[in-house]
Amino acid sequence: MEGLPDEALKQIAAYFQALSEPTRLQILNLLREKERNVGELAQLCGYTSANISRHLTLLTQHGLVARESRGNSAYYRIADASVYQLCDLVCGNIARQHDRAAKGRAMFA
Amino acid sequence: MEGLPDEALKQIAAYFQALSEPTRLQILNLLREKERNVGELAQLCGYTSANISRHLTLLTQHGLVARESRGNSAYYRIADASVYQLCDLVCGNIARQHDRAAKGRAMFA
DNA sequence: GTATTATTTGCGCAAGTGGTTAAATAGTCA
DNA sequence: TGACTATTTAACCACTTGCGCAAATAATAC
Repeated sequence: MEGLPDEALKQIAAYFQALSEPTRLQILNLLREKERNVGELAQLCGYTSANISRHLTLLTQHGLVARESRGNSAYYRIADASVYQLCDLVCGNIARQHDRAAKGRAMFA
Repeated sequence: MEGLPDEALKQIAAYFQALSEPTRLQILNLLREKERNVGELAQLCGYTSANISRHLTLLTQHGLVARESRGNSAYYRIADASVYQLCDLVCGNIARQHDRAAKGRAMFA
């Protein structure tokens, strides 16, 4: 990530943005178990199919999930499992920050 | 990242959102080399100090950079070097996707 | 004290985002 | 063919976001 041109930064930012939405993370989380169609995901997330469909096309554009049409349903599955690695890293960072915050509060207890 | 509650997903999303902006990535990239104050960063990024200052407070809130006041300047440095690890992972994913896209185009050449 | 410089904050604006409903599209079945 | 179901797309709305300008705040120097 050293001397990256502007265009590269934009692409990286766009990738992170795809992951910066709780609903999309929930979708990825649900797809961890197995592939699912739009209706299932919509019901599990508690949103309309239209909304979930749009999230899915965005995730597809970034290569995070893959679409397969079967019957008159569209099944989506994880296309890039390294997403979970990313999330694990972030979880670790957040946990460390919580620890620091807890230590800070402890000084006044 | 398995059975994460909604609140956790929100926090992870917020963390990704902090990284989902080209200017903020550029700031992190510039801080890789050495700590810098707001004015320097503003000049290097080509934005106003006000704008950069706001980006920096956001990055600070997420524990990505740390602030130190010296003289009448505010110096910022990287607080969590694992950001670069995250970016490297993402770069890899984007590169793979470009490869796939290139392979796809090659089929029609 | 005043003057100067650096940073932060308040405000407004243009653009983007996530959500809905309704219409358009695609596939299955009789 | 037509009826039915699933998915995608269009149109719209409320809300957020990134930016600049200007005012407020903080620290230094005179």
